[in-house]
Parts: sequence; C-alpha cells; structure tokens
Amino acid sequence: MSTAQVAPETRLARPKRADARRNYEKILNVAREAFAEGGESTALEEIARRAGVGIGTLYRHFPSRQALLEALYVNEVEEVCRSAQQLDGADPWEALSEWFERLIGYLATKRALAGELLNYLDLDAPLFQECRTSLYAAGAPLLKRGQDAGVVRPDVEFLEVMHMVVGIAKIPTTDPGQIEHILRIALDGLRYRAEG
Amino acid sequence: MSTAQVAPETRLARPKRADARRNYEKILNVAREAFAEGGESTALEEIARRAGVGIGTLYRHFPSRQALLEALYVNEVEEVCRSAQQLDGADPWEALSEWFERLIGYLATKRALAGELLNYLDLDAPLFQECRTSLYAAGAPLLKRGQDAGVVRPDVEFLEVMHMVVGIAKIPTTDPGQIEHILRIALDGLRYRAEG
DNA sequence: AACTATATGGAGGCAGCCTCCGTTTGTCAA
DNA sequence: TTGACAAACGGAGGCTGCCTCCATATAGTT
Repeated sequence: MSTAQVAPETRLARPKRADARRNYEKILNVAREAFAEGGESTALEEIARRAGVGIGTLYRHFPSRQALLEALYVNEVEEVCRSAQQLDGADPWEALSEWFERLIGYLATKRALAGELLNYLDLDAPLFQECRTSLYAAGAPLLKRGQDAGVVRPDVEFLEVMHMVVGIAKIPTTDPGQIEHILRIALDGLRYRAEG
Repeated sequence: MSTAQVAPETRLARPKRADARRNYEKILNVAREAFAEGGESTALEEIARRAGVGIGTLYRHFPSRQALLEALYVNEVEEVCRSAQQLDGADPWEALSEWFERLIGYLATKRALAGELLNYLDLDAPLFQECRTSLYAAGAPLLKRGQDAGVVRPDVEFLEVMHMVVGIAKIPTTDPGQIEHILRIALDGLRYRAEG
C-alpha cells in the first residue's frame, strides 16, 4: 500500500525508464475514467488506444485485466483510508457513522469501478491482505473508540462492519437516498443499547 | 412469474413442440449446474455442448446470455417466495427474521449464480418488475405484520429491507458465520424501540 | 404417407484477450 | 557527443467466445 504512493517500482532494484513510468500513469488514469464511464467491461484495447499506447505496452505494465483493476483498487482504498484520519476529533459515534457515510458516498460515485472491483476479490491474494490491513489501521480505531465510549455494541469486529457497509453500498438502486436510509437502519443495529 | 410454473410458453398462442420443450429444460438445467460450478462466465458453447444441443439451439431459446441468466433468476425468486408462505403462523419477528435467514442461506448455496445474477439487475426490465412484485407479495406481509405488532420500526419499506439483506448475502467472505452475524446486526437495526 | 410449421446445429463473421517479436528509444559510459 | 545496449514500445496475429444465419431435419397434423 505505502509503496503505491512512491511509485510502485521503488521496490525493485532498477528504476523504470522515464517513458515507462509516464505510460504507466497514463494508462492508470485513462483506465479509471474509462471504467467509470463504460463499466468494467470496457475493452482493454480501447483503453490502450485512449491512452495513446499500444496494446502490448498496456499488457507489459498490467499483465492482465485483473492486474489493472487491482492497481486501481489500491488507489481507491488509499483514498478511503485517508478520509478516516480527518475524523479523529469528533464525537465517537459521529466520527464512525460519518466515515461510513463518506465511504458510501465515495463508492457511489465510483459504482462501476468500486462495485465491480470488489467482485474480483480473490480473498487470499496478498494485495487484498495488504488493503485489508490498511483499511483496518484506518477504520478500526474509529470503531474501537465507539466501543470504548459505550456507544457501539461490543460484539462486532471491524471487518464485519466494513463488509456490511460495503455490501450496502453495492446495492443496485437508482435512488441514492434509499442507500443512505438502509445504511442508517444498519448502523442503528450497531449502536449499543443496555438491554443488549 | 406465475407463468413460469406452468411452462413459459403457455402465454403464446401455439404450444412448443415436444423436442423444443425438452431442449429448453435441458439447457436450463445444465446452465444452472455449469454456472454454479464455473462461475457466471462459463462459455455458452460449453453449456450447449454439455446439454447436447447446438449453439444455435441454445440461442433460439435464450437469445442472449442475459436471457438465460434471467430465466434462471426467475426460478430462484420463485423458490424464495415459496419459502415465505410456510412462515405465516409464527411469531411476527421470528417469521420475518427466519425468512431472511433462509434467504441468506439459500443465496449462500448459489453464490455464484445468485450473486452474479443480481449484478445484471437492469432495474427497469419488465422481468425484474415482475419478480419484485412477487417478492413483494411474498415478503411484505411478513414485514407488515411485524410493524403492526410493534416489533419492527415503522419507517422502513419492504424493498429497502430486501435490498439490505441481499446486499449482505453478497458479501464476499469465506466464513458463512460472519454473514449471519452481520445479518443479525442489521436486523437489530430493524427492530422497533421506544426511543426511536 | 405426405406436408409444413417448427426446430435443429454448426459454419462463419466479429470482437476482445493476450503473446510474441521486430523496431524504437532512453540512458549511461567513454 | 556519440555509440551501444538494455528497456520499452506497438501492433500483427492466434485464440476463444459471442451471436447470426440458413440449409437441413423432424414433430405433429391431416
């Protein structure tokens, strides 16, 4: 995860050539756009064309459709993690539900991307392990604070809650208000209440 | 929906020929299996081959991959609807949550199928309208009973709740216990409580 | 048995995935 | 600068899967 900010090849011995790096970024950007517009099934050749590179170049950088999607996925996750850090100060319950609301809103704008991406979840791929770790580091403290403050039920795991929220975000409906409503219902179930 | 039980062609003027009907069923059965095994992306030619028919035949019965998936979808929905009717007698809250639990369990066994199917939700397709109507007829009474009995919060719509539950069912995890747990959290949010 | 509407199956056109390799280009040392 | 070479490029081409079309076969009818 952290490596993606510094350019992915830093981990390798030799640095990439300048043109290679440029193309890498270009493809990534174009792909993000293209997938958002035309859905995850957009032809890779179309993406290559739009990026002004040959299909061979695309494939050298991203050996498969999957690889390209994963690279995008990493960016998405990063952005979500970042947004958690701005909520440190607020009321514990507010902070948590605010984060989830942002998460939902964020996923909504990227429905095609994020939604489809998550279907690729090969749950044991190291990439996703890494992402889960990052998400955990970003969001779990928010949950813990809520639990410590007694406003969140204690018998839930962070990842469970994440899954729930993401599941809700992916609900196919044209009305975003409905999703928010469903989220509110679900979060109500998360609140701690004396009678258990 | 109702037509699908009586053989789908009843709605047309002339009845299908016997061989046609046989092939129709054969393809449907093989497709269900194949999709369950190999995921939704199984080649249609593979399915035709397994069913012992030509690809042309498959395409006459199901003019597109989508059409085939939809035909399967209808069956799934029917089964779920049927299961709602066995719960008429029980305690209102029990009946509702039991239905959802069954629904989840059912979807779990058909993850590949049901999960992928729902991604095809073209929300305005008449087929889905019809399915929604059926689901509504089957499940809404359960919800209403709960609301009338004061055990379910009154500010929720049936379809919202359905979406929520299905969203949870689709969560990608290898541990089914986790899904059940998440469902329980979400249903807790559905319960009515005095303080609102 | 003959007739015809209905159904069959697979060849073939098309599109997208991915590989391979001859050509180009950035980089670096002299 | 220039030369040399590893690195990167790009697109032709093979492959597979989607779907159409139509010559052929057959169930059902008279």
